[in-house]
Amino acid sequence: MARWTPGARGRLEQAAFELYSENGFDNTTVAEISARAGLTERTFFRHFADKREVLFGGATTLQDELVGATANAPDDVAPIQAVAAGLEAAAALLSERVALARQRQAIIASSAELRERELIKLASLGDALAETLRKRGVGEPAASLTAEIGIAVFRTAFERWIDEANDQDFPRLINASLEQLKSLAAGERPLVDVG
Amino acid sequence: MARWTPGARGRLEQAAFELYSENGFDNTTVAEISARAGLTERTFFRHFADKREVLFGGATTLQDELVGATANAPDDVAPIQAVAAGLEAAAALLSERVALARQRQAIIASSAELRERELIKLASLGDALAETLRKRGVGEPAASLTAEIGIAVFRTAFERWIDEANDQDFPRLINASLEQLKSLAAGERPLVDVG
DNA sequence: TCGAGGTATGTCAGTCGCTGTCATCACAGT
DNA sequence: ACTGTGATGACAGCGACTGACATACCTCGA
Repeated sequence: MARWTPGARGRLEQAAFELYSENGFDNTTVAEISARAGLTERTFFRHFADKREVLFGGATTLQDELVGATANAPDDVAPIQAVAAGLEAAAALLSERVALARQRQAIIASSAELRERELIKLASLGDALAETLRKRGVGEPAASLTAEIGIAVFRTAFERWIDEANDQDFPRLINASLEQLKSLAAGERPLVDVG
Repeated sequence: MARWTPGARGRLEQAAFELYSENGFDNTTVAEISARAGLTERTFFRHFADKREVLFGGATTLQDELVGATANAPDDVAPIQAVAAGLEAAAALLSERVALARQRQAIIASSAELRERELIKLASLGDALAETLRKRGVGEPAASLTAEIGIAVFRTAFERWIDEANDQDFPRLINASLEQLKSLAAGERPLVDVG
C-alpha cells in the first residue's frame, strides 16, 4: 500500500493541524502545508477534497460508531432511547482524545468556513441517524425529527464537554442534556440551571 | 441613495437567481452574473461577501421576525412555547412567497456549498434565538437546547412544507412537528405516522 | 532478472473566487 | 462653479482547486 515515504496522508494531516494552530486557518496556504509534509500542492488535493476536509478525517469513524450503536439498541426501546445509546457510544469514542478534540475545536471555532464544514458534517450525521431509525421501523417525519433532536443534544453536550475546565464525563453530559430535553419539550419552566 | 442606474443590488440578486436556476450554481461565474446585471465583477463583491451570499439576503428579515415574536411572547409561558410563537411568525412570513421559496430551495439543494451556507444561517438563527431566551430569563444550557430544538422543528416542518405537492399551511406544520416532538422526547413509540 | 501493469507523486498550465488600490463619475450641498 | 461623498470601473494579484501528462516506485508473473 505504501510507496515512497509512507504516510503521506498522515503527514499532511499533521502539518495542516500544526499550521492551522500556529498561524490560523486563513493565514495558512495549501502550499505551506504540502511543503511541511514534503509533498506538492497537487498531492494534497489528491488526498483531501479541499483545504478544510483535512480536519474532518475522523468523521466517518464517528458516524459508524453512532449508527452502529443506534442500530444495535434493543428492538423494543423507543426511538429517542436508541439514539441515546448511539450518542453515548459516539461520546465514549471522543472521550479517548479529549486534548486533541479541544485543539481541533479551537481551530474550527476560529474560522467561519470551518464552522460551515462542521455543521454539514453534523447534518450528515443526522441524515445517517434518521436512515438508521427508518431501518428500525420508525416512520417519517418521526425519524428525521428524532435524529435532529439527537444531534441537537449531541451539539449541546459536546460544547459543554469542550468548554468545561474540569473534565466531565462526556457520555454523562449526553444523558444530562437528554433528560433536560424531556422536561423542556414537555413545556416545563426551568427555574434552576441543571448542572 | 441611488446613483447611476438604481437597484444594482437587486439586479445582481435577480441575475444570480436566474443563472443559478438555468445553469446550476457551480456552472455560473460571478463574471456572468455581473454582466447580466450590467455591472462589473468587482461591484458584485461590494454588495455580497461571496458568490453564495447573494441567495441569503432575506435571512436577516426572517431572523428579526423570529426573534421579535419570541421576545414578545407572554412572560409566563414556557421557553418552548415562546419559541413556538416565534417559529409560527417566521413561518407566516415565508408563507407569503411559497413559489419563490421552492425555487430557492431547489437551487440550494443542488449544491453542497449552498447547503453549508444555509446550515450556518440556521445556526445563526439558533444563536439569536438562544440569546432571546436568555433575555427572557432562561438559563443555560436550557436556552441553547431549547433554541436548537426549535431550529430542528423548523427545519423538519420547512422540509415538509416545501416538499408537499398540495400546499399545506406552514404554521400548522410547525405546530404538528412541535406536538410530535413532545411525544418523541417523552420516549413514546410512534406506531403511526402523524400527518 | 526482467518486463508489464498499477498506483502515488510531480509538473505545468489554467480557471475562478476574491481582494487591494486607485481612478472616475454622478450627485448633494454650499 | 467647488468640494465632498459614495458608488462604480479598471487593473493587478493571490490562493484554492482542476485537468492533463509525465515520472518514479512497487508488485507480480514469466
